[in-house]
Amino acid sequence: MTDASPAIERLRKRSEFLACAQAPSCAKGAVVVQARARGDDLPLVRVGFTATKRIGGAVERNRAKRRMREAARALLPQFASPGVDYVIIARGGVLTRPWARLLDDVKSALIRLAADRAATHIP
RNA sequence: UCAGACGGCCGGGCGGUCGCGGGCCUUCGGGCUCGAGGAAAGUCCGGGCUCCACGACGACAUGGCGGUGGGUAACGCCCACCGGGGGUGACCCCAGGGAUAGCGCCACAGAGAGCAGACCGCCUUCGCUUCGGCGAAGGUAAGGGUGAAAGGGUGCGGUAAGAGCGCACCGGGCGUCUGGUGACAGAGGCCGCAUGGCAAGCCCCGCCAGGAGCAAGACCGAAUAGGGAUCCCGCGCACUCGCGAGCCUUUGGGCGCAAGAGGGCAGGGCCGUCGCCGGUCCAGGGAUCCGGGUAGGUCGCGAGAACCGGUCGGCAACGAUCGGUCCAGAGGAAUGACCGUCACGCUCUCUCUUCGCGAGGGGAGGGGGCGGACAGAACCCGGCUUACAGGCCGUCUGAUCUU
Repeated sequence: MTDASPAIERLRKRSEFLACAQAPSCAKGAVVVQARARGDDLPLVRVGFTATKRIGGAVERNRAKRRMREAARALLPQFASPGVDYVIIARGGVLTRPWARLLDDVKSALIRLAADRAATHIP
């Protein structure tokens, strides 16, 4: 979007996903978002997606990940914090939720997580 | 035209706008190119490949398979044929080896269920009789009844009544001949026929299987901790313990190098800005190299039992041969969304036309709305099984109509 927006990479390793599983999370609508401050100095934003077998077969899971990827592509440059790893997890309604509502879910979860992180840092 | 049998195929097309994964190029802006299925699925069989084990052999156990002949790398798959069963038919179905190697089982009913058996009956003789029959002895297995199954079936003869008791046909058993590679089939002969079913209960026979799996396996290999080798620096003092090469000896014992342990002093490192001083750590410190190996990375990883077309052989499965094509490969895992249009299905509505007295039905055209399944490669092939909106093609069968 702008020059200031951080570079975005994908999470690929199981260990990185497990590390994020311990981090603070926020459930909104059809998704759960986990955010973990890596603690290094890189301004990088990384993101991973999880759709378990509860969502459905391979076709449904791929579709769920596609929708979440597209949402991340649209929202992360604006709402993600540098130096943080995100994992977005699909919940039940992710396939049927209207696109605008799904965007809303992810956006409000990102904002909420950033606010919480700022609150714990200040004191 | 209707009903049905079998086989094969498609799984929306085109254009545009945003996107996704691999490869190549790049002036780092981007560009070019390729990118899921018939089942990619279930992971049920068979292989390739890899490692482990191993005498390359045999036996046993366990598991699987089971008509015959072919096909194949192989199969539990496929093709053709045989036998049995079903259907008017096209066709469909069958774990379809062995029951005189042995063991076991055959419930209920029934008189009797594996060895034969006599309930109701039938017949003869004798006795009794109220002349309806009853009882006893014997002969029968035709009829009734039970059952999934009653130890050949039907008919004629025969008989007191019956019975393969006799005969004919059918069925069965045992040789013979003929046809076939074979499973089997056919012909004719002999035997009156004596001894059923379940092997999907155990079992016997024949055949096939060493085990694990791409998280196989091969290579590279950080940080940290730890192992080994070499070199350099340091390894000082006294005490105590300790061990005992050795020495002394009056044989009781005594002295005790070096290695080791303990704390102390000295020493060194670090911290408090240097020193003094204090704290803390160390008995070693440093350098180089080697090996194992974790995270991670690379390979394995796609030109093959490949696909398309032709010719030849074969009833076929399939094989041989010629020509052409290159066709996903990554990991937390890529193909989608939207718009337009065309084709398709359902539905609503309008117009025209046709059949009908009518309700309504058929056909053509215009407009609107809705819909498009099952499902996503994860080392790769050959099968099987299961799921699937809608649609297409071919061959054949049985009805019916027309000529």
